[in-house]
Amino acid sequence: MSDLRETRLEKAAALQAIGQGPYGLGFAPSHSTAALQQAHADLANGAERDIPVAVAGRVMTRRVMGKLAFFTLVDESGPIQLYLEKATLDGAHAYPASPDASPSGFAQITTLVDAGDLIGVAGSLRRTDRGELSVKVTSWQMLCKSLQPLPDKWHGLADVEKRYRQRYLDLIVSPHTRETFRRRALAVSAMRRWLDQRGFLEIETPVLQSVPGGADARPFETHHNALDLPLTLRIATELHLKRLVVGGFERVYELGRIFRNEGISTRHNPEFTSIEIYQAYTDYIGMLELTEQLIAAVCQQVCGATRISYQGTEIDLTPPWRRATMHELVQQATGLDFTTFSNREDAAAAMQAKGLAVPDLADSVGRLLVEAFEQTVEADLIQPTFVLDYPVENSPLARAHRSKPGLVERFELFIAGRETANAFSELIDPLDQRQRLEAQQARKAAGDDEAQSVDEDFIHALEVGMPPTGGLGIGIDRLVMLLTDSASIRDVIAFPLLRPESGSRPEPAQ
RNA sequence: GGGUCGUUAGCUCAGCGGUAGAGCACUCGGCUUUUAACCGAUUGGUCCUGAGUUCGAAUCUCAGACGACCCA
Repeated sequence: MSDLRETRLEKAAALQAIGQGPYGLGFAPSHSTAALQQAHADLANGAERDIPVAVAGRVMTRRVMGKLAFFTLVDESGPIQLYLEKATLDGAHAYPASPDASPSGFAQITTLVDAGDLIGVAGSLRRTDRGELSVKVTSWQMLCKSLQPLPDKWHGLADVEKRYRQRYLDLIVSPHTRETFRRRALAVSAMRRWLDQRGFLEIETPVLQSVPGGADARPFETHHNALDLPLTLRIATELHLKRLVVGGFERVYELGRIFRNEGISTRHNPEFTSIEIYQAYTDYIGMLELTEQLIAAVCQQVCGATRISYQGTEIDLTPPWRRATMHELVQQATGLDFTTFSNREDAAAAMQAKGLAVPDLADSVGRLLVEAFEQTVEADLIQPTFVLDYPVENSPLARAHRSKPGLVERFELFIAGRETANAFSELIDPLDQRQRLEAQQARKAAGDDEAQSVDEDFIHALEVGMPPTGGLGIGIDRLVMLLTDSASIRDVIAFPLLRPESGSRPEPAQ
């Protein structure tokens, strides 16, 4: 409604007329609202405490009754009530004297301040008869006049689309949303602190790459004008972090944004955040122990416990976590022992006999094992479970298993039915690595557009020599979903990708 | 990619073939202990878009846009 905006613009002009503009330059609060609530918890109902306080924030609700009014002011720490008394405000000269200032200070604050405005107030403290700690205001200052209405004060912002498109409104009216992003920040900083304390260095690697690598995924394509060079956005940080290990950094990580040109769902956003961690002279079991300790420590810091509730289910992240091989889990779920299949046809027939789908792209026993796992096991791994020892076909960057032919030293961590982490003993044999990537390239040529490419410089780095190394990747968004009890990845990404609203969409390029 | 559901006032929603509705917000009046304040009055609409059926469409049909959820 533009009437409302017009009205507020008129109030902005009125503010100008009485000697202060609608946009303040700054304000020095003496306390956060939460600090006041805490420090004066002992103040009795109906009592006053004559100490000077100043607070700033957004006016969320207004209740005006004749010569007395109550506003609720909210700053980042929370709410406090403003106690606005005509007798007090009209005696206190809230504004520079103005010859034609007909409205009183009380009339000004009650007519020129709307819900949604940012104001600063000064005064003393009073707990009302009903027990609400309040700032008894003696002067006030407009800091920002809001021209838009707030969402419904009782129902809030229920339209999920609007919550994502106008996250600022969601944050203003939804304490739960604020808490989610506060916890996300806490989780990320706790994770960095944990690693930094153990001698890991965070080193940033390129987002723009000419050979995308390190994962099975389709990249976003872009172009560098000056070099006239086609580039892709990174789909993983793996290959560059390994180059750093070759260079002598024995403990490195990078926590940052990854881009994959894939569909959108409650578990996928095209840009998401991962952390990859590499440690020289250890293997995937070393990384498994690191994963348990790291995630449990982060959970403890963010949630205050390692037993948490996720979407109504209790999840216990207290180490140690269950470990099982993929073969064991598939056998438990289906009765099929994939170690007994010597060719794809036998495995496919056995799967079909159990009613499982057999996709054409799964062209080997190992790939069918992974299919069977995804179809029958994955969704039921609610408590944290390390799934160990993957087939070599699906893991071109992982080292061959030391004792199990056809497998690699790799685990994935599942929590709440979702893949949350992935780790290997890294493949450091350059000749083996070349063969594996060339096999991937062949798949790509055959039509698998998620297959990986050969990165010659990466292979060259391996020829220079990389120490035996354990590597780990954790999906930060999915971990934060768990720690904030969020059902959708969009609830933990401040500004998730959405289609532009119709009308603002550019014409498709020719 | 397939299916289901949704889109009506700034916000939250009702209306489901016969003049476009409610609560909150806004505006005006009243009110010195409220906290979803209250009482009274007023204001506010591309019923997502387009086509069709009909004497008549927010309502029925078809197509499209956007979103949510489920499945692949």
